[in-house]
Amino acid sequence: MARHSILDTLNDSLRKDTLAGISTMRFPPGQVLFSAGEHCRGLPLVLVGSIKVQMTGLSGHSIVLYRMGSDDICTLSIGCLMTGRSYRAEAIVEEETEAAIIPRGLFDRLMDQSAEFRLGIMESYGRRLDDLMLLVEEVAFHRMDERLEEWLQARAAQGQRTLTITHQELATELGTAREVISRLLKELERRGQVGLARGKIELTGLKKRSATA
Amino acid sequence: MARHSILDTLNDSLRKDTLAGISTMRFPPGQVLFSAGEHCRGLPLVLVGSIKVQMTGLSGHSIVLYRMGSDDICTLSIGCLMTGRSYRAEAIVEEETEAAIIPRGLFDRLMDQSAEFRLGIMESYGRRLDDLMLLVEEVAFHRMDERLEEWLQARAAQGQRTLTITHQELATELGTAREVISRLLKELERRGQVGLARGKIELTGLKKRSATA
DNA sequence: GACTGTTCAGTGATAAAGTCACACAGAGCC
DNA sequence: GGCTCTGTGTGACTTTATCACTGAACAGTC
Repeated sequence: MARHSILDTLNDSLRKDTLAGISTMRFPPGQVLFSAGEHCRGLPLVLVGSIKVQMTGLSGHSIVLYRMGSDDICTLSIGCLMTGRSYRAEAIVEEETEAAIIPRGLFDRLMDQSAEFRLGIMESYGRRLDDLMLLVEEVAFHRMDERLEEWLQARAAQGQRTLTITHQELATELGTAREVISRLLKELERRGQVGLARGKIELTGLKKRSATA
Repeated sequence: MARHSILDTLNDSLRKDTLAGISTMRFPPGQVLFSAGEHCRGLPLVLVGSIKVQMTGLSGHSIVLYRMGSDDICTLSIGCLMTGRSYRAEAIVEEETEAAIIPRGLFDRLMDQSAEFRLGIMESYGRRLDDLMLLVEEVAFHRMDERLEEWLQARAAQGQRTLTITHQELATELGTAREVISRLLKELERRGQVGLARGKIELTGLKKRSATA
């Protein structure tokens, strides 16, 4: 059954109706939840899993905008749902994901009848806006080597020792070209901070970035 | 009296209460509406005018994220209002602006009682999210010379012949360094597309960017 | 096993953009 | 005039992006 914190805020009657009105679905890694140009069929709630949202520009390059994780709400869908415009980005499942879709009518009813639901939606929207603002700043002003190391460190902090990712995918994460990632990784390897193999990066000794070297 | 399209969607009773609950204010160019770290006191509705929203990163650099114009809603404030977090960006009045602030309690009541108000809020939020996504793509992948020319062309399209702006301000618009703007402008001047003077840029013959030169 | 096609990674050459340092010009004020 | 501030121009250098290409690793087929 659907477990999502925003559903816990509903009163018994609304929750009952909501649980009856949604169906949970499972998506395997690699599955495309929606892609650019498609129209929105409802508001997805991520129950468990991980989904990356990325867009491809006119230039043909892609960049990952943000991720949705367990207990998240796909805020991007709200705008599409309300205005009827199509998605501008695409969502790709990374880890096996379980999600529920709240159809338009039910969404309207929940927004109408539950102040707590509205609060949850607004909070989640505020977070996303913040994420994007930080991303803009990061892309515009931060050096690539720092961003790469931070990204790798974030994975290391999650306890991951070996990443299964290609240089191209990593370039899309950070919004740059594959060659740039290849060169920077090579440099990290020379310093003994990572180990490289085809499609794999082993996190050995990432340092807290001393004053450049 | 406050004129804003989202107020037109309200029924007579709600509109009456709303107009009684808000006060319109005037802000001169240069005035800071809010800055990073401040807390939100209510939802601003822009009646007429123009306000730029920009943020300053850790690096000390600033970039303009988007603008609010006549009949706009400050979506950024909603997130701050609902979560109680402080602003991460700052808003600076560009053209003389008239705005009304909807206080928290009234905002909650409008969200509760008017489906049309909710729709207006959600639409405006969706637009902002789209704006930011496009900005990320632009900053990450577009060439600076193209972005500068597009920016100037947009002003020219509005009928402006002479811009009063410094290179530093223009750099903040596009999220780059002043020197880069200075050099690109100099190049445009050499090609006869703009005229330069201290604090001024005259738009003479901007072209639709032929295949580079 | 060898042969073939595909994906991934490495790298040199070059162009664009960002950084640092500093000279100088214009505007306002005394 | 001289002094100060702010804005602009530019050289030198680093970092990043782009282009072009090589070769390694892997999967499938015979």
